Amino acid sequence: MRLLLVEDDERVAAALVAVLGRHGFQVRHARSGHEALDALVPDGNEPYRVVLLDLGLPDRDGFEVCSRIRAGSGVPVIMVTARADIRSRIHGLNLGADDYITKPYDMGELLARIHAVARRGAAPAAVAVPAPDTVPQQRGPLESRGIVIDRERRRVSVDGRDVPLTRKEFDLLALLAQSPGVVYRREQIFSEVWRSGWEGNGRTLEVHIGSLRTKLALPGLVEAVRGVGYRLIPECPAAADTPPPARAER
Amino acid sequence: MRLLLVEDDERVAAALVAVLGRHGFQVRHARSGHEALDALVPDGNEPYRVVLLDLGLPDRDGFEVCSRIRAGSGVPVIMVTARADIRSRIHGLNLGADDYITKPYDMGELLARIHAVARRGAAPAAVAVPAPDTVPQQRGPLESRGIVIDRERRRVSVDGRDVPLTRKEFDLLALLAQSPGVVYRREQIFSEVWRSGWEGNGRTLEVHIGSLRTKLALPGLVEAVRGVGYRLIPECPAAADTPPPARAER
DNA sequence: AGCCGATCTGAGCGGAACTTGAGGATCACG
DNA sequence: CGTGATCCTCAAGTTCCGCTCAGATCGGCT
Repeated sequence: MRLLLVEDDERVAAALVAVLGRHGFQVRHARSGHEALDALVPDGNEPYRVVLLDLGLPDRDGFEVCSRIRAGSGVPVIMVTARADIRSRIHGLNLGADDYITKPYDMGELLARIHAVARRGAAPAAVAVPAPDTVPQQRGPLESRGIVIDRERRRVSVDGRDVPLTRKEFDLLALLAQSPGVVYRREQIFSEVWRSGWEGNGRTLEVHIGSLRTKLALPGLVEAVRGVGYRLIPECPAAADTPPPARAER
Repeated sequence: MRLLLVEDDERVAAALVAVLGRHGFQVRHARSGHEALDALVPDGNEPYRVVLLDLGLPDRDGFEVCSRIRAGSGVPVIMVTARADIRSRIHGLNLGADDYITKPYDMGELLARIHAVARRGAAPAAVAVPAPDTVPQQRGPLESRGIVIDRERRRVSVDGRDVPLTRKEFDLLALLAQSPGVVYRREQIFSEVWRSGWEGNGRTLEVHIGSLRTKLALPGLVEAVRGVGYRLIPECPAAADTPPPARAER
């Protein structure tokens, strides 16, 4: 059974490869998110049954790697990370990860969880992963049609014009901008932007969405999806075809 | 989405039912392992998408309940328990559980994990089949004869042409497209697309089917099965028997 | 403490989505 | 070929949901 291990720490990786190898896994070790996405491009070899993804990657955000994997493939993903906070857990799982384990973990449990997701993940390998370069954008600062979102500085600019946002407004925008076009359900938004398990009683979400729209001065950027949630309109509103997942060819 | 909650503590169960209900789940509460196994016998109703299994049951060992469930069904199981020791975790996962969460847990994380295993879960029609490796629900966009259904983006395109759908229309199409060729009974459609058991009084379903056909501009794609329900015509209209997924029983 | 911005709540409005009902078309079956 | 049941379409209601505004509450800062 082939595994893809995404981990930048050589020592940790070597230990894992050894243990997993003894348990009958054939492990490919990727040292960066870029390498991982490369490795997932179908190449005629046996596809990976599970991806072990460390969040503390050097070149790009581990969450981003996860959502990119998800954009093009149904391969099961287990996040293995030192980040134990609830926010990160929920975020990772909502991004499409199948499991989330925090370091330090028990090796036996990791093995059991790998087997658990592998059982489920007999996913047909018909879905192709887009070449990593075909989906540009979204590196350090998120950028989409003139809007630049700097997560570290928590600043947003539209066409070079700086737009001051409050905390909630920024978190909201950053969440939606993570995957433009994807519809985020209300409950999901609440669990990621607000403290988890909290359900908005009143018109809280609408108000923040409203002020976000006003400040950005881009009506139509944030679109409401009735009865479900909200989403960001991606690059071209009209010809929004053939976006992320490359058409699967047999 | 129907859940089966197996929990003997009434207070805990009541709280969970309330919260899960507010998040759009239809929860059946079983107070014992025996009751849980009874509830899982296929009865023509919509099958359970996920089972939340407490290990601290009175009548029999929770582990045994889990393996019995596994023996007869591929329904995803999440163990929710106070037993945090490694031994139990590994045992539970190896018995076929899809996830294992220890009390006290964060409600947001529980919800995220429920969604995670439900995403992965077997197609509803396949639940009655004893085979452990049931057909997994397809992950990426569903595609069938030029129709692409992107569940994440809630968008549908026909031959590249984007078709805006309302909530009910989209849910309806997504349900039928889950297993092209399989006939979905009216009651089943109602319980899946409309929350809670509610029988459509008027011509509600027909109207939505109608507008769906109109918008897709593909008459004949959605076929009415007199006295039963509706289905999607699979790839080749001729050999409409033995489609890819599991066969509907009865 | 007092100020000020950020966040939350409630009411009202408008429009989209949903439901209902009636009449016509179609199908299964005798 | 007739008949009843079922399904489809059209055109109303009716409900639901998101938007906005205004006021209340919270929380950080001086």
